[in-house]
Amino acid sequence: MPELPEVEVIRLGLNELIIGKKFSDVEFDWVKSFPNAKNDIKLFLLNAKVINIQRKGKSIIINLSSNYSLVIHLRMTGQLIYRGEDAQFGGGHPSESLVGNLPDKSTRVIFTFSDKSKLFFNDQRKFGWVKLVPTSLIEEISFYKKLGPEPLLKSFDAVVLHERLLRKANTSIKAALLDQTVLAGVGNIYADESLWTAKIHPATQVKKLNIEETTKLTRAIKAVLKLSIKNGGSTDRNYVNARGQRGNYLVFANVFRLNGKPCKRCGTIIIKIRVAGRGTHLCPSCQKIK
DNA sequence: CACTTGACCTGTCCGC
DNA sequence: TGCGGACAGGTCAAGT
Repeated sequence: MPELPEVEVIRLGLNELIIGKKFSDVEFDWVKSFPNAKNDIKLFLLNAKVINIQRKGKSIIINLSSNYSLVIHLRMTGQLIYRGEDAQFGGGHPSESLVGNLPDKSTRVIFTFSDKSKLFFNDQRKFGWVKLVPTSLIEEISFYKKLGPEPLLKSFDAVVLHERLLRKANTSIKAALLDQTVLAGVGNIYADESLWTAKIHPATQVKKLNIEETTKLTRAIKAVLKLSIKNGGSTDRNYVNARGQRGNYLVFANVFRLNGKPCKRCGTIIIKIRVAGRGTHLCPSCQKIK
C-alpha cells in the first residue's frame, strides 16, 4: 500500500524530524524485519548521525555519517513513525495520530536517538524490512539495479514510457505499470487511478496502445502522483506518515475502492474485476477494451 | 525467456 | 458466537 506518494510523504516528514539525530540504541525481535542487523549495527549504526533521506521507488534510504545507510521497504503494511522524547504519543499531539501507544504488537524495530526520541518501524504483516548497507554499495542492490525510472522526474515522458513498455508488449498495461522494472513507484491504487484518468482499460494489451494513449497515460501518472503527495498520500487501511497521521488522497480518488458508485465523468457504475492477479477498479464506459 | 502463480504474513470480513 | 476461508496487495522465487 505505501506506494510512491506515501513513501515520499514519509520522507518529507523524516526530513523535518530526524536530520542530524544520533542513533544510540536499536531493538528488534523479528529477525526478518532487520535481517543483517546483528553483524553491523554496533559498528555502523550506533553513534552515527542522520545525514539525509532519499526515496527510490517505494523504498526509503537513510544515509548515515558512518558511510552506511538504512534501506527500508515498507511493502504492504510497514510504517515509520517518529515519537518525540517527551511522550509515547509524540509531539504532544496524540489526537492527530492514528496510532496509539508505541511500541505496540506490530512494532518490529525500535530506533532510539541520543535525545531519547524514537523511530518505530511497525509492520503488521512482516513483509517489510530494514537493511544496513554500505552507502557506496546501494546501487549494487539487485532491486535497485532493475528499478525503472522515477515517474516524477522531468526526464520521464511519453517517449521514455513507450520505450520501457516495448519489452512488455504482450502483457496488460496494468501488469506493466505495477512492474517496478518498467517504472518505479506505481502500485495498485495509482495504476487504477492513472488508467481511469487516461481512459484506458487496465486489461489492454500494451502493444495495442497508440502514442496518443501513452502520452495521456504519462500525464495521468504524473498528475495522480503529484495530487496524492500534495494530499498526504492514501490511507486505505493503515498507512500513516512519519507523525502517525493519515493521508487524504482517497477523497479525490476516481475509481479505487469506488465499485458500485457512479463514474464522476459519465455516471456509469464503476466495477471491480481482477487483472494481473489484483483487484482492479474501472469505469466500463470510459475505459473500453480494445 | 515471458509471464503467471505461490509464498511470505496478519487482520478483517463474510457466510454458515 | 465461533470458525473456516477469501481477501487485502509489494516483491521475489518457483513453476508453466
